[in-house]
Amino acid sequence: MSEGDKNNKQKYHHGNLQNSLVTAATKMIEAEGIENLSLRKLAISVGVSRTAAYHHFTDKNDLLCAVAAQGFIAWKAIEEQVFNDTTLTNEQQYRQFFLNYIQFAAENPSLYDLMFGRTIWKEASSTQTLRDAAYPSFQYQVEMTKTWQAQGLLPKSENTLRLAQVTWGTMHGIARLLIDGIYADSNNIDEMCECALNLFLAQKSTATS
Amino acid sequence: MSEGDKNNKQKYHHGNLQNSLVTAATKMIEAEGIENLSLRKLAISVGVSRTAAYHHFTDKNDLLCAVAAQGFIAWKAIEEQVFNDTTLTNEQQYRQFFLNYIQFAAENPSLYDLMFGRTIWKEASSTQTLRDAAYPSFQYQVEMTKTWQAQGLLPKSENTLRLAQVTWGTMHGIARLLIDGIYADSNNIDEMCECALNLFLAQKSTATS
DNA sequence: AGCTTAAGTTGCCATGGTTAACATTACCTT
DNA sequence: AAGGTAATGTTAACCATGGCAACTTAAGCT
Repeated sequence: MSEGDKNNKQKYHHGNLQNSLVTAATKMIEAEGIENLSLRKLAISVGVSRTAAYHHFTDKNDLLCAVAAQGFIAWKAIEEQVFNDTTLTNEQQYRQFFLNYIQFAAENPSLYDLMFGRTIWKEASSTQTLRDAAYPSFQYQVEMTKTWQAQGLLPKSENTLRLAQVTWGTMHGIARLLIDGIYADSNNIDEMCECALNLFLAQKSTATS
Repeated sequence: MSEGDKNNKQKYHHGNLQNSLVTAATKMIEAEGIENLSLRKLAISVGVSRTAAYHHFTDKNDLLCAVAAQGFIAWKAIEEQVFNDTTLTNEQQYRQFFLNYIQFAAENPSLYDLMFGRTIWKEASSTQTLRDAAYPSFQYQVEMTKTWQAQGLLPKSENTLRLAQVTWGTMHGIARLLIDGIYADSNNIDEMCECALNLFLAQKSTATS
């Protein structure tokens, strides 16, 4: 074969299968939903045979965990961007964080579903890699809650961990209602967030006492 | 065959397959999770052949919807029990409702997952039967929110629908975190609920102005 | 009794996850 | 450069599952 063929001809070794699979899987999941992702279709879309993926992931769950881990990394970048923005007041920062969270979920529903859904978390099926990527986010949430309490945005009287669970629960709940199309739709994201923030931030006056 | 055989011998016609399937499916789902429910295993457990179910349900989704619908009926009974209990004050009633909701989810995690998860709600895959069973609950939530606002338990200033979405979102979020085992576990249900209720009900003073 | 139809049954097919055995190539050692 | 090894891909095959078709049984009405 001629040298020029190298560009057209498929190499026997893909070269970057692992990453390609994660990327392609992310797209496919966002396009067709988690439950419609099949390793076979995925393999074909990447131009590789059915079982090639098994040389990079122990099984489907492992791949899904990798996709989710990638999602957490992306989410963390957004998170940090808000907290490094010094032009915002404390309250603006909190509001922005809340809005970003819901927006992230609304814009990447299937990815969010994967990241925070039972598919990969139930029955200890989460990978170590995933946990390493995800736990810092949880941790962050608690730390920030402590800060917000100190700033008087959230009630100081509440146990920090519980408060973090509840406030995150609210974001998570709203996100899920949106994603699952239950009882809420994306037309009202802003209003819903505003309402939730009003509930939480109204504590300010009594909390700083 | 003798008359007595009727008790031992399998009848060709099951007699009450539809209900049996829903009941068995509910149990199997609670035992092994939604994703592990297979129509074949289910059929065997009921003592019927693989495809018998198709004479009662158009497909698997249809069966799942029936199970979920049953769940909504069960939940409604609990709901009404609280609201008919006249010995409770308004606030006690609200607290009880909140606690019951989380408890229902914690005690029937898989059923809750099915009822409020994307499996049956995404892509308009919900059955009419299911919608008929479920919508009243959503409706109820809105009506009760209006009442709670009128009673001064929740801020009157907020749009009722948004408030209902947010408060339900919080319950839903907490339930999901518990069920999916993310960041929260069942040891702290009471404390989490208490924290959430404190956030919501603290509005009282400003709301009644 | 006989017809119709609901309710069950077995056979069959496609999809999809996963393992096993084989093929190819990258890469390291000598 | 030659040769060996491990990594990476490939095909074949297995098994579980959802679902359709064609056939069977029996319940129920006329």
